[in-house]
Amino acid sequence: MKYSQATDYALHVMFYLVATAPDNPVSVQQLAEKLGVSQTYLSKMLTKLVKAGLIQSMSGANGGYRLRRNWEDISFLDVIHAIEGTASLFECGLDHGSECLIQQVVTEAEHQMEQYLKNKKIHELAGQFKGMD
Amino acid sequence: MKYSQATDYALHVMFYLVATAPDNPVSVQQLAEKLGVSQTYLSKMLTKLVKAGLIQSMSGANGGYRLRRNWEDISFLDVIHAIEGTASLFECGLDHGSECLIQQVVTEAEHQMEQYLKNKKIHELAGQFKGMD
DNA sequence: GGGTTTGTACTCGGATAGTAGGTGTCCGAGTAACTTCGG
DNA sequence: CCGAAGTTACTCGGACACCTACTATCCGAGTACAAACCC
Repeated sequence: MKYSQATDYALHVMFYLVATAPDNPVSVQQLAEKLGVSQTYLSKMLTKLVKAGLIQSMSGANGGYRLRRNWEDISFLDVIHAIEGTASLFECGLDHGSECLIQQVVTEAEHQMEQYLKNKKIHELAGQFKGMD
Repeated sequence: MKYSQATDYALHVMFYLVATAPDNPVSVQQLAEKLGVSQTYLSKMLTKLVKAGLIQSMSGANGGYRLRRNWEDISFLDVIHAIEGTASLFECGLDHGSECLIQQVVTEAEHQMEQYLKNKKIHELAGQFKGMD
């Protein structure tokens, strides 16, 4: 059980955008260069972030990706959900008639973690992130 | 990101042992039948639980798996760690010189969840679990 | 009847295989800004 | 000088390949207990 590397990339991209360029669009090429990742793969995640409404894309020359208006509210959980999906991380596959107690406990534990990630806004920590290297 | 099905099985096995047979060894065959899972696959997880010190195996005739002495202290986290391993669920793969803030936040969130799972003992909930069907 | 052999019911561990999902690449299509060129 | 056509620099999305981990099965080996057997 591990968060995918894609989530790692996505979080760093969001940090970078918030810290250095909240208004200007940045091309995939620049982002990939900063992170040391391939452009083509990174673009997959950016597409997911767009679909989740966290950033917006500007196509054409001088285009790229830019934060949306409400970027100051974006939390860690938002980014993680955008990449990993919102499915519960545990689902009881056995068919004992009643509701599964185990399911309930693990789901509640997951909720604890999500609550923490929901309260951590990218904006709050991005200040210490300038430069990124 | 999801807990493996193996964790699901392992938790149910532990519940079953605690609820119905804290002292007597139970064979893989019986456990697999109760859960509706194949014996051979289930035995893999039982091996992990043994190595983690949660249960013990009694080989030979009338053998099987049995809880260890301190079974009343076993928590959800113990079982999950036995199956999934204890590795952190997030590791920053990028080499920006300084310590990764993102890493710290996600690790702390994970810690929140683990704390919850650590405080939930199998023993406490197993009473409501008799029958299991 | 006591000790040895055989049989049985288990666990243990390695080898193997199918499948799903994460990772990564390639390429064609679409779009917006900029440049060029004809009138 | 102005507008239309072409060029450039981007994003977008699908198709594809690779690799790892999870899921699952099979089988031979080892082990403890019980029954049978031999002297």
